[in-house]
Amino acid sequence: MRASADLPDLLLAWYDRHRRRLPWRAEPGSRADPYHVWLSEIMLQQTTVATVGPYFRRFLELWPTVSDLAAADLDPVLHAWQGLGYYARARNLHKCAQAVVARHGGVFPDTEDALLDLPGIGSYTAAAIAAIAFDRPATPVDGNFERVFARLHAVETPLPQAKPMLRDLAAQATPARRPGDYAQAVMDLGATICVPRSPKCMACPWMEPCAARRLGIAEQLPRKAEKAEKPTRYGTAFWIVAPTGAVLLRRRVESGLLGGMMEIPSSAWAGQRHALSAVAGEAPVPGDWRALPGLVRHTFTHFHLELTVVATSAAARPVPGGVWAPLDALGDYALPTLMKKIVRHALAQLGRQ
DNA sequence: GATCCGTGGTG
DNA sequence: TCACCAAGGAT
Repeated sequence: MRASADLPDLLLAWYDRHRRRLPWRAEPGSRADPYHVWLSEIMLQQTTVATVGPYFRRFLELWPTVSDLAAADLDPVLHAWQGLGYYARARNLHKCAQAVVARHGGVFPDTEDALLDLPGIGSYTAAAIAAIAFDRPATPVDGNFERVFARLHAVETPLPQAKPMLRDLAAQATPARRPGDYAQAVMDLGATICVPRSPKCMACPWMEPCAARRLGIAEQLPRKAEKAEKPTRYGTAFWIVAPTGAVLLRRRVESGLLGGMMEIPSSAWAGQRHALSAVAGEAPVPGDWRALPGLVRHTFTHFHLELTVVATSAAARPVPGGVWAPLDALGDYALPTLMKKIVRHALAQLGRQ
């Protein structure tokens, strides 16, 4: 009979041979910098390793320590975060750095409870930092953990209902020895072997004890509750260019979608299309609008968006809440991907005329 | 608990 | 093409 105590050892032996080298990961035997661990964990929330790499390195260049980050203005932080998405993470990152300096003298706390009190750090991230940076026996249950343990124990209850059960199963399995390596090992396993589609069971160190593998249902787990269909919203973006070659931008409100980021002004995003004549009044300046051919499409977490772009020229007079940005300096502004798509579309359509 | 919050890769 | 997915948190 195989005792459950064998599970961590099997996995750690595999990890010692297959561990991935990642920019934020310490060399075997040495402990990672808590600042690096925290920064990477925030960036990795719902974001792939490949995407995070360049951002992580850039942030360390700009702000080598948590104190440097705390002393920075929010604007450059949002600018460096542009394209990563979930922009509340960047605002909380900045707040958290300031809290670490103010409350903890610039040194990250080493317990889950203290970490959990910091902005942007939830149950997963608190456990991940405690385990990886401080080698505490914490269990950071992310999507990898849920998938691996749903299969290991053949849990057929769909997510998110199964979350508490999976959390318990994972917590019970966490070893006292090398808990940090163990946590990273489960994540590596989920990222490279126990993947969502076509899991590579023949290469898995947990193939023998895996119940789903035995039952032949590994690929079907974890089951998930059906998601609501995404609605489509429609709007009109206003491309306003001054004779100086400057474009009118606006800063979005702090909270909510793309909070705090810059935008190309647009009408409200409504559930149905509206004619230009119906939305022209929502433009920040009056204009002799020209509709550009084509559409800009973008999909957010919970809705699709289709924007028409209309263009006009206008004198570069001050506009309440507006910023005139030189076309050749748009890179200096924190523009989320949707806004970059609008810029690209407008320049392409106007350039061909 | 349900909803909101981005983006790029993938099969 | 498009639904799914990725080291989740805040409200």
